[in-house]
Amino acid sequence: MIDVPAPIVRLSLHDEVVARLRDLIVHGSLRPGARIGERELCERFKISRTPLREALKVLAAEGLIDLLPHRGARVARLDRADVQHMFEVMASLEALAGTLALERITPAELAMLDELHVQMADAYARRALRPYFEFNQAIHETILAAARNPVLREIYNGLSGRIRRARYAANMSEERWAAAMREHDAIRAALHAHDALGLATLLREHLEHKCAVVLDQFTETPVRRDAE
Amino acid sequence: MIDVPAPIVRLSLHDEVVARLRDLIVHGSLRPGARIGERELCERFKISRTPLREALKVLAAEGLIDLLPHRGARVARLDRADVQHMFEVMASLEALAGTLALERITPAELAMLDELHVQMADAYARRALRPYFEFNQAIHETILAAARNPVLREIYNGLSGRIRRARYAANMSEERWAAAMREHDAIRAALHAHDALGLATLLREHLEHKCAVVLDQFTETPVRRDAE
DNA sequence: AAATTGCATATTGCATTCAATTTTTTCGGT
DNA sequence: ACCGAAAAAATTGAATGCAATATGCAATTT
Repeated sequence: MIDVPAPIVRLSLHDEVVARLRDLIVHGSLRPGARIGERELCERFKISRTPLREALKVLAAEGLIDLLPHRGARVARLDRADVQHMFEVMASLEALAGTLALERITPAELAMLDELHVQMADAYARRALRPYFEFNQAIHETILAAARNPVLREIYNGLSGRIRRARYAANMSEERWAAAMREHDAIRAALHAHDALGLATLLREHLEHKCAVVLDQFTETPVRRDAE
Repeated sequence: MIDVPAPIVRLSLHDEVVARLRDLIVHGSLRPGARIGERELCERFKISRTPLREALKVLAAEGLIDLLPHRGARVARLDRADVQHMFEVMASLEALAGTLALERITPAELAMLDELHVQMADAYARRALRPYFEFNQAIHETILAAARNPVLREIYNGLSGRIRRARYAANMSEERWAAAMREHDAIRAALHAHDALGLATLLREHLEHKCAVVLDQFTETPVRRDAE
């Protein structure tokens, strides 16, 4: 007994399918409103209909697809109202995460946040959008982890996936990008200053601005009977 | 075309099963940690395994049951930490609902809230616990509806189900009950006064107190290998 | 006597099959 | 040629069957 029992990870087929399908939807490969034919996907994944159908039920519960009785599944549409609603909730979750993190964060995590912030600033200086987004997300995830609330984490991640679908094409303007950097500076400052109220407000406003950016670039999904 | 197309309620078997199972779990008929045998439930519901299994996947995604590979399903356990985590998130969601409702509520809805409040006060005067709880819930649901945010509603309801499981046995003390009534008065006042900050704070604190009550009466689920 | 191994049983995971509903196609009428 | 009805085809919903895995029991060994 030298080490931990050995983490034999056993992948059940339907879990795998859920993950794959979720990626396809979140990344936009399956476009909003697109019909999801069971036969087609079964062939694509080389599986039978049973695990696929189980996966569809799960994704429907997550709100990523709509299940119409006897008419199959469609990728859930997103309109401007949906985006606003999701961001409204997301802003509250972020604020909560920040407030909780402030009480529970460790010095090590705080240092990690500073480090990530530096790297994000570097990415910004190089105008490297992709790395910027990744450090940005890492920062939010670190705060979320510091909140020490699995329920919050679970709900946050679920909503995060749904939102990412809308903001994938989000290309920020130069000034908005600069503003976002300033906001992140302020967030970091509030964390160090242990300013709960300020932090919550900053996170909320930060999300509101993000929402505005997304809505700005948001092109309404054309309502075709069969978008594929 | 006199009316809406006709509200054909089409009950797919697995949706029905999801609802039934969720009730069983939320109401405590299926106790935390209890093993859920596919065969047993198939016989109880008189259905085959396919729709049941689809239902189990959905409930697992909702966090009501745990799915162990090749070992079947168990009703998710609840410990004190889980309850605290759920209430932390719930408090934020309530606060958000209140804030949004303040901006969007109609006079009719406000009147409805007053009416519900009167009825709840009456139930309190009669010390009728069950009606009290029902009016209480109706009030929270009305506020939620006034928030006009389907995403919030969806997430709120999901978490609400999980929480109800823990607080079903919640029998309040006389003084706590009186305090709850005072809090509801204050909430109503803040609504009428259009006091956003106060309302959010009150709702948050109200939920925190509820959490304390639940935790007070909470008996840790005994960790038996096979509960039931 | 306790522990471990091997076998039998039961249960779960997935594939296939059957039934019900929708969509498409075709045919007849205007 | 166009519209509508009816049949055919396709697709989804549910049930059953088969293979893989876990659990329980007994026999053997130490």
